Amino acid sequence: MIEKIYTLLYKAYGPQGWWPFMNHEDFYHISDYSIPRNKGEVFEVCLGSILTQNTTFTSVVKSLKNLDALHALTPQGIKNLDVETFKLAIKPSDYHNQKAKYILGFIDFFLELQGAIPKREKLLEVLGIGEETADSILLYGYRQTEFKVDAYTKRLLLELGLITQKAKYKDIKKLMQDALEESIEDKKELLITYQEYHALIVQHSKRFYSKKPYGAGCFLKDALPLT
DNA sequence: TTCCAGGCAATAC
DNA sequence: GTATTGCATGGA
Repeated sequence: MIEKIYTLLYKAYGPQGWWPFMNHEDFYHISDYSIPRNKGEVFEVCLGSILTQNTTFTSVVKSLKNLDALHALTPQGIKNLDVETFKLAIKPSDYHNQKAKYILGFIDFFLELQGAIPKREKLLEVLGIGEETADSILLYGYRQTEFKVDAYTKRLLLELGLITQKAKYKDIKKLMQDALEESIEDKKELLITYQEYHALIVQHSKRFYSKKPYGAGCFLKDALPLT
């Protein structure tokens, strides 16, 4: 069933090429799964993952462009900014006081890594990094096979009858990973599928699972035998 | 006007 | 462990 949903979404929307970088025209890698290409892109994924918490990505792009204009799209660049200037730059992404604190704390963690891949449990110790943000950073920033679950994922699976309202983050993540791991043996293909799957869910859900009643017009409901 | 945004942490039971 | 609330604001 999980595979079937993926096939249908991919057929409908095509490859998404996530992560969506700030400047899509220059950096958006449709069908190019070599991202991130450098430390700058890794950091941009981390930054975006925190900024997008409970916010639309278009507002995140505004914040990233503000930072870029301040030559502050790097850890040190942000640290060098006046804190109020930094808050103002990320204001379009909302919760700017909280997120400024989160990002400054994350930067210290990021610098200590010295390029190493962070452990998930260590990421979760950073203030402001919860399960979804950790998986977002690992999946898109460090190419680790960690499925990213979000509100859309739960909404969609709930509507399709594959989970109950009680399902927690780790339950949903396990459901997705178990199904995909079983059907996809190639490690790289599995990673790409995780990256594409989440992106496709977002693409689909922005249309059919943003407004109530959730799922109205969703073609997956007709294509799949409801359990 | 109301509802919602690709969550997380703190607090209260 | 689960439920609730504050964080902030623009856009549909």
